[in-house]
Amino acid sequence: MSSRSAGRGEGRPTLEAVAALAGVGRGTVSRVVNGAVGVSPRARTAVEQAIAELGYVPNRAARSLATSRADAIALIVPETETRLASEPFFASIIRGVASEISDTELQLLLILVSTERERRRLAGFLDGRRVDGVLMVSVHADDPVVELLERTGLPTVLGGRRSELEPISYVNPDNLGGAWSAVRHLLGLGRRRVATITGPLDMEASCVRLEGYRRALAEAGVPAEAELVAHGDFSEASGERAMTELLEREPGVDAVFVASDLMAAGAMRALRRAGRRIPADVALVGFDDAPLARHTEPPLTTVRQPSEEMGRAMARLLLEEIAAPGRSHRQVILSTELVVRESA
Amino acid sequence: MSSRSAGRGEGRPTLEAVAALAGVGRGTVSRVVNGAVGVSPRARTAVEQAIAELGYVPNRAARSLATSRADAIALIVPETETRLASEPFFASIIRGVASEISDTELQLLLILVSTERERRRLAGFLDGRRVDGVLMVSVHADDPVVELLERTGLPTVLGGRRSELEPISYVNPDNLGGAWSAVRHLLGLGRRRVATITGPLDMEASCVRLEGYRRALAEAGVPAEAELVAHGDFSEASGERAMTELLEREPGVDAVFVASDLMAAGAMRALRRAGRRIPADVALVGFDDAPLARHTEPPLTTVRQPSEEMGRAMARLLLEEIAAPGRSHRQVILSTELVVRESA
DNA sequence: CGGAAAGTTGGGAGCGCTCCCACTTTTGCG
DNA sequence: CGCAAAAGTGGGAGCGCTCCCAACTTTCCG
Repeated sequence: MSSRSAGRGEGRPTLEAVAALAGVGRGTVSRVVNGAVGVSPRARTAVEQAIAELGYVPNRAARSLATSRADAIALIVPETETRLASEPFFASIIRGVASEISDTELQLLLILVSTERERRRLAGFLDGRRVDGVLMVSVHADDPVVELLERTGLPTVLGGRRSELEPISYVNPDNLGGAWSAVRHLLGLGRRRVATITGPLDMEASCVRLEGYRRALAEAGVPAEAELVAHGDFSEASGERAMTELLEREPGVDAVFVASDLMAAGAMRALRRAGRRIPADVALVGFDDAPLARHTEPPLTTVRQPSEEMGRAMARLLLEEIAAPGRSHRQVILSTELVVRESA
Repeated sequence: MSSRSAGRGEGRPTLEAVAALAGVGRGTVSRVVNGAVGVSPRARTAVEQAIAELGYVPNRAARSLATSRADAIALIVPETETRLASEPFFASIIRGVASEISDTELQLLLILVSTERERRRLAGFLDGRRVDGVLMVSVHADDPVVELLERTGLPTVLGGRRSELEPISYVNPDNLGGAWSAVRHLLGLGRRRVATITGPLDMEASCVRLEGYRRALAEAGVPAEAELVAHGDFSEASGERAMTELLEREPGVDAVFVASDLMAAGAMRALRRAGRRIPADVALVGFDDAPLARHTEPPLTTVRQPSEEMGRAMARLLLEEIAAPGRSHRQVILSTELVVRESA
């Protein structure tokens, strides 16, 4: 490619080489490179020139070794690529995180883990302190990756806690309130056979949304029936499946609170196939306010959770934790909001 | 969290500590850790015990510095999170790459770059040799990131070349043949007003698909008309826009070759809005064979490109390049195949 | 039974950088 | 003009690991 200086790693100029060329000491070059004060203009110029001439770029591994900082953070998503791509929630999180760290020197590394092998490799990576901190979303209750994180002692922030007494810092949407207001809305519409499609129950968010559903029902004096609860895994296909099941078990259902928009889209498909009109026959409320909620037919009434803001908050917490390690963990709860469109 | 040995980086046990505890030399410990041969069972046991007792984990930065290997590769996607999530092509690539490197020690790092800031940060990251090689997809003609890659001299493989005389190793689908067969199919159906919606023209794939369209037309003796060509950017919205435009300019259009399935989905929406039946009034062929092609109404006839296999091939080339650096660049062309469903 | 070959082992010499201290030069002020 | 303080500078001492060689054991074979 360009000049000989580029090619193999061996040939790359070092700090020392720059120092020699500029006729100064290593310390001075280091100071210039790191923008430290206390360097005479003359020396600075000489060094800058030498750097330019040699095409010098600091070796991060060496810097890492010396400073024990990695200048990178990882966003771990324990899901398959397919889920990453199909779930808009992740995109928003990434966007939030990226925007929050944009004025730091931290490189964001996205890491997908779904197999045992990948988990082991990740362990080596984290143990080797290749990042300064870790963000993790889509946390399942007994995810071994979290244990891994606890063991490494790396600053960590979860997007979605595992339980109410989560010992790690986390950012959570107000799942309970969100679900509760969704179901109240359905009840307010006069619906009485209100079903729900939950997410995977090994995630706290799913359980809490279910709990919100139950409380709203209880408050309204409507008895909760087991037949009205179906389970999905947040995927569109699972929503379709769950809705079909619900329709079979309880043909009289007139409203459904679905724990995610993607599943709601699936549910819509099932309803349409069964010839039910939305919302005339069955009213539907989703959760997330994903972009697709606007484009369903009819547009989906849903609980807005501020995903991008979640990402931002996660990054903020992590930065604080990296800056002041050892401080006790913290949590942030972000409020949710019902967005009424046409499906309910 | 666990024992005191975990907490802050400072306290982590080193090779030397293990050696001391095991009563052997540093070299022996290193050999055990790296699974080298030539260690007596006795020493090996002692070392393993010491490692377990201390909870020793090698520091990667130090290893990196000593070996000048990073044990990681980056997959760079110069797009926004939104595009990453909405374009299923990326998910397949990731899956392919992940599966191909699954039995290596390499950690896959996903890096999104869309702003100038992020580009600068990436430069520092790559220059610092934090990865052993780079894969990049969605390459636009004049993308500054590619120049960056060339400058760093890091082993690199592109998913999609920039032009026919691409000096970097790459994996490409047979865009020309794919587009050509799609349009031939349309022509074979007796359609004569065949339009096309292209991708962004700063990508080689878009240009070549357009070229394939033109050739098929030319071979059939059908004159190419500028009015029949509209441009998109591979997004669904752009497909919808382009189709609307096409319909205005050329109401008599009876077939469209769309350069991506996502755009085709958008085009379908525009057609439906305009009251055209698919394929009766307008036949449609997409490109990619993304999962969504199966679920459109009607299911989309499309050109299948083996995205996952592309990811795999990219990883394979990169591994070779890392193993034998300096070898001249190589390329792989994967064939495409027309999948006939109901839209054409 | 001796010596060469094979099997093990310890540890020095870096890898390229930052940190920090001691030293030199410059500056400021009485 | 002299001296103390401030500013600027060089380079040693690591950071934790791998590489490699010299040295020591053990084994093998004539």
